[in-house]
Amino acid sequence: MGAAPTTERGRSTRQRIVAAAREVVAEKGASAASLDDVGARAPASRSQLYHYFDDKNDLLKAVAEATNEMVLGEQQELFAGLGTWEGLVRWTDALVAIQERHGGEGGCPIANLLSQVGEHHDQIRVVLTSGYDRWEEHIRAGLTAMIASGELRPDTDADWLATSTLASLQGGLVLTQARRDPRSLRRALDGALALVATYRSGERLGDTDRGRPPAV
Amino acid sequence: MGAAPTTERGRSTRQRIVAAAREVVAEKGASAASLDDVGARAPASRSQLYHYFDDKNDLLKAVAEATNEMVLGEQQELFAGLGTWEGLVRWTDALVAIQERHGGEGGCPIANLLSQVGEHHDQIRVVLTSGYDRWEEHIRAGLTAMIASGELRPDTDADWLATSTLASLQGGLVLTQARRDPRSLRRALDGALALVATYRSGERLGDTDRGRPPAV
DNA sequence: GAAGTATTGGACTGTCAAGTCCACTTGGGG
DNA sequence: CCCCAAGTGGACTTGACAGTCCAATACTTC
Repeated sequence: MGAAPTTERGRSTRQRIVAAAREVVAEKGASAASLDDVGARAPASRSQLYHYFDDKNDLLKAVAEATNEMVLGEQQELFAGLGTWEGLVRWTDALVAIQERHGGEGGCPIANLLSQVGEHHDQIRVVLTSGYDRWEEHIRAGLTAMIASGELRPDTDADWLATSTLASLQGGLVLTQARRDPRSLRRALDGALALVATYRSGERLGDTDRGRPPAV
Repeated sequence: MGAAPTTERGRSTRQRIVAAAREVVAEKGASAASLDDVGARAPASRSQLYHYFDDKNDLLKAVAEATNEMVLGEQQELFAGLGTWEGLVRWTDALVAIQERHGGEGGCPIANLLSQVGEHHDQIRVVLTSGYDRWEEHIRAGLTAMIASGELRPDTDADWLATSTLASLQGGLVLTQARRDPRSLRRALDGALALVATYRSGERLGDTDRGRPPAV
């Protein structure tokens, strides 16, 4: 950890650096992102970087934290609706829509950081893991609410479904990133929805409304 | 593409280089893997590397191909059994067992390459995508066989379930890689199994044997 | 307005890795 | 035995990047 900024000005400089670093890392990958790139984009000089961060890894750790906030932040409103089936479907639609806007490029920024730096830097891995934990917890909370409201049967295992749903999402993003085709994510999330649907109260196999037919 | 080897000796040198490169890349990541590392491990000298490959990216493309073969190769026998429910369960057990052996480290080598280089090098991305396509096709073929044998209902959408299952696997690997805990993969694959199970002939919701209870 | 602290600028250095070059060896065919 | 192409060895060049250093400037506090 570099020096914590004590003034407003320092805080804003530090924040500018992290934001710039997050962008550069997202665009070029963590290894290819040079401190010169970051400094040019912030803008900030070399000594500013080393004033606020010990070294590149320290900066990447801050980037990991910022990435968590960004990814979870852009779903904040959607998370609030996860307590109903319609909200769950809306959430999946929004995730697919995001990928469609990007042409299937990019994948999940958290997963990318994990592959690029998390695997070899435990501190950063732990940060990214906490992002996944929070993500999963939002899903679990939604499912739990649906159980409480009677929308899902009482024997539903919310922990299991939450992990499984997040995994479908992440895997769908990986396939979409590889294929540049958001339909892989759509199918993956339809799978997750269909599994949750088997726990809807009053549902019977064969007449289950899975919310949508498999899109492709 | 560098020179294709014409002699037996040349072929074995080239092959040694690719194998060494695949290992080094798996251990240190694609960017951190230097040609010196690869040369030292092969062993092969600098000019041999540039004799057989145009540049580092060309070598990484060969690494991507070798990685596909390795990942799919180690599942070859298991793929053959995917035409039955028991074979499907065995396959998931084997995948979890592999992760347990590695302590949850590493994730999927194909996904790692995708994040590290595929996102910015289209040729390599296409190679990795073909790996995923083959993987998915093996699953699809197994499901199709189960439909043909009557084990799954005729209205089962094998394409959808195959994509969804591969996504659960990939996402489970991502979460396992982050958490260093193979239980995330177990849960994800149990989700995939449970979804397939809803299409087993004669099954009714509520008395469905999903093959296993959610493990954790 | 002076002293002290936080913040900033940018030149400089050492290291390391990609890619080049050329001389050398090996091995099979005439 | 000689020739020639395939294969091999490793020193060298070039460039980029992380990290250092020190002086300059902006605030803050009294």
